[in-house]
Amino acid sequence: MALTIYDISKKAGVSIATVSRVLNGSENVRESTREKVLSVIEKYDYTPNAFARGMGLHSLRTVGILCANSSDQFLARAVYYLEQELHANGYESLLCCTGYDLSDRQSYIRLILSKKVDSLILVGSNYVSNVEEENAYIREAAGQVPVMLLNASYNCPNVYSTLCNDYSSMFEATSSLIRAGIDDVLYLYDSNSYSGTKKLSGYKAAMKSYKLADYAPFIHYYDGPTDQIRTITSFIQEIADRGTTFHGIIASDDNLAIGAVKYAQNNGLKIPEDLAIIGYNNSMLTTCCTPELTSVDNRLENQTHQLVQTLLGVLGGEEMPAESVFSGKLIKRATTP
Amino acid sequence: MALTIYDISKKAGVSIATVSRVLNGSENVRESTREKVLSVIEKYDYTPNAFARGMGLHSLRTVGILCANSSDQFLARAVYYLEQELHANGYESLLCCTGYDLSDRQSYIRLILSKKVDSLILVGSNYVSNVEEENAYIREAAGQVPVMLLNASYNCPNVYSTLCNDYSSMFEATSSLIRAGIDDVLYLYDSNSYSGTKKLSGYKAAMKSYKLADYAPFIHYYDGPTDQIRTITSFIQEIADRGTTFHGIIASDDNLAIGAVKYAQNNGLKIPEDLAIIGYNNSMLTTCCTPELTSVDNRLENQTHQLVQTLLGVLGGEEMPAESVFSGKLIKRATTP
DNA sequence: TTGTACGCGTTATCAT
DNA sequence: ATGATAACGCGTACAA
Repeated sequence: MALTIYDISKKAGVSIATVSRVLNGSENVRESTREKVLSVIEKYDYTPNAFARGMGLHSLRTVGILCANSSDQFLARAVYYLEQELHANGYESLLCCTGYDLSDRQSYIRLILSKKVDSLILVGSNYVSNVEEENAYIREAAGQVPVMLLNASYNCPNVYSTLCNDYSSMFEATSSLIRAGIDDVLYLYDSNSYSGTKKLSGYKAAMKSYKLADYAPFIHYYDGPTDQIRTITSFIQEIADRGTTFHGIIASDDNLAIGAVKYAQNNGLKIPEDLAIIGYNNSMLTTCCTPELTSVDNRLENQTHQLVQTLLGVLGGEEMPAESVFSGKLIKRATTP
Repeated sequence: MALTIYDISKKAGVSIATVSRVLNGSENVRESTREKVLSVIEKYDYTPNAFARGMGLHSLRTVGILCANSSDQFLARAVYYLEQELHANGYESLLCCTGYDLSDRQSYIRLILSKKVDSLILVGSNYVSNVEEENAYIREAAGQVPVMLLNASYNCPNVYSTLCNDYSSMFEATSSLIRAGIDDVLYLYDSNSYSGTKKLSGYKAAMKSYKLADYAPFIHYYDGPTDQIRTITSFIQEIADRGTTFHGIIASDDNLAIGAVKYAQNNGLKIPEDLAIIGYNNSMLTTCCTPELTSVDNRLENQTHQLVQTLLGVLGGEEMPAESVFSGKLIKRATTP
């Protein structure tokens, strides 16, 4: 059986209160007794029982990180950065891969809240829906602990949003193609999430601002598996086969853009002369294909850092901004002129 | 303040013991009282306090998943599968990205053990070293909870290994190239971990078995960042520039193999005619490059499933196999003849 | 089948 | 500065 605070107090010849003070770095301990207690702790390699401690402090310094699928490139990176930031600040991470189903998510959250996490971090804009009722679970969770949103925004007490300005980024990306003389730009997307909607609006706005209001036939929603490039490629092939002509493709995601690169190669199209392509997320995939993919960097590392700082502030009782917005940046590589 | 078991017991007109029995599914409760208690629990949406429960049960049904970097393709997938399996069996996952430094790992493990996880899962063969003293921390951890190794093997009480037969896989991969008439096969690797060593042995054995004992100049260790394809490409370029000729490349990792594809393209080499390439892990990257990469599938999903089954058995007090070995499989794509 | 009483290992609030 | 002692909320012998 592991030692308790009582054992230590006896061996050190003090009361458990004193041991507890030493443990928690209280000022009110004479230096000599502190040293004595510490030496005993050291000697017996004593560690306080986490559960008992949790009972006292109402916290185990743990936060729940929720994401749909942690093997997705973007989400995986986000989870990694978050875990690092949290650990550096003394918090551990309970990882939950909730998938996309609403009821699964709800039960997951209920479970995780019952484990007394100090906060919930929802990674990915798919956690906030356009349908307001579907966001009820966020409000509910926010009633118990601060809820942090990464890459999404939701206005509600005790929820804090950190995101990239996807609207502007897409506006800029689209405009850059149009300015280069490409006005038949296909828009490919695979999510109607918060940020998915923003991106699409950015594309539309850019088209409109260049008097290309007839963009409807260019917009295509892909709802297949995003990690199967081949399926994506045939999806694009079908669009072309149905008669749509295009000399540019903007994708809401690097995976989709890789599919576009493959499509061009299959059809003997030169990149970027015959077909220019822009992806999103600036993931590692951008440098795996040939030619390398131009993509929007959404400052993930900055976002995760900011999110954790905000969280620490909130947990510390400070007043923190409900929304932190970063600007994306177009990283030019070889798939654009 | 949240309700306690006392509140529920009062409202239901029973003792806390009965509530506890209902909560934990004891048989010894009259059906009518069970229903009464359940209805009260339902009505007030009562959830037992996790900390108090942990104290009683000495467990919060949580396991620690350790990996060097959860944004790595391979590790990310492993973590994802593990989390899913564990959750399906009522366990939550504490994620720890420990990096590669030994002392960091040790302190991480100490911390996580103090949080009373039920088990530790070490993901990736880099957790077991060739230097025996460096594995002391595993033995130590195994003294407290069962330690599960994914993709590595270590013989020690209370540690259970699940892995792929990397030796055979590499032997087979190398042999397939030699049989295709390519006997100058470069071997690229980036890790001296347990499985890294096995892979290299497999390559050497295959070369030897075909009387190609002079393989030393073909073996190259890359110690740069594995997620920067360009650095990998120049690494290979240097090898070629220094005068080594080769018509095949086998890499211990898909990332390295992608670098090889890029190298071929930079030098106008035809794949697979001028240069055949085989990667390892059968990750998503294999279908992102052109031509698509031949790679070894190490049955990750089978491994993670088996690992969790073993863990459940161990926690249930059953006798379980200390080592479970799967066979890898060469997935032929377009970078090999 | 049900209830009582105690133990679990802390933190926190009082005194001293 | 230090020590008793009361929570904290649950599980579980043991008793009834």
